[in-house]
Amino acid sequence: MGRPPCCDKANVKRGPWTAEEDAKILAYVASHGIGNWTLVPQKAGLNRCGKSCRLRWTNYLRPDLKHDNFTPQEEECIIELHKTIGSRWSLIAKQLPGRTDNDVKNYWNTKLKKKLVNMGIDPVTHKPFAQVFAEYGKISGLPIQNARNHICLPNNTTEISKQLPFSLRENYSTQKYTWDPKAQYQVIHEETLQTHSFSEVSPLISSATYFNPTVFSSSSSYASVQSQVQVNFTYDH
DNA sequence: AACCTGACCAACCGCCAGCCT
DNA sequence: GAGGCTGGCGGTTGGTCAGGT
Repeated sequence: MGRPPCCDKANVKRGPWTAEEDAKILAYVASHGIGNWTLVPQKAGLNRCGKSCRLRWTNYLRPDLKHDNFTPQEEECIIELHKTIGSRWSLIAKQLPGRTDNDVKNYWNTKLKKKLVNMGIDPVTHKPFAQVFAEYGKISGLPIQNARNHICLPNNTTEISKQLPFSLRENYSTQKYTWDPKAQYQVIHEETLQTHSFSEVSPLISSATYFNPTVFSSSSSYASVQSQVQVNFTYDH
């Protein structure tokens, strides 16, 4: 047998934390330090799961956290790191003192992704949309030079849709695709590229970062297979 | 004033490697 | 060694709020 469970999930409180609950965690950590989180609810007098307590402390209560807006430097750092290692939020957050992985993830999803899309850059590959679509055409067996036209031209529906991955055909045949970079990103990326083309993108990313010292073994968001990526984290602030 | 929509973000979910009994 | 829990992680959800109609 292993350890006893940390809590009875059916009988613990969930949802937003109150100031009183926050105070209990702060008081507990101040007197006992950070240790076994499964004991925290019981010792601090909280009807919460230990995991939930740890998350509250890590993401909100830690005294070293910043609660102000991200600076342009931090923004740039996130974009660069995401370009290199993908959505490894905890690793990115470690390069940004006072920020949590949750902060970085939320900021990326709500602000930076849109910002890149508005700039005509694909936030997953960090390449211009035109290049992404050209590569998409190459991977799908379409002529590289005009892959985007193969998607947006409405009067070759039958022939073109045969060349598209199955998941795209229905949308294509209803002329969902028009040449608007943002719309193309939303439709094509979400439905197809993530499963279809990134296995071909990942070797470029791996080789570009190959000679740097920190090693991560991960399933990168760029790759469909497990890969090892080496990255050097030296950023000037 | 009421409703709708989108942005934001705290919190939860589910998975996994490592650890404990 | 097996079974099961912990802690850490990335992805997702849902509540709240502001702005628009």
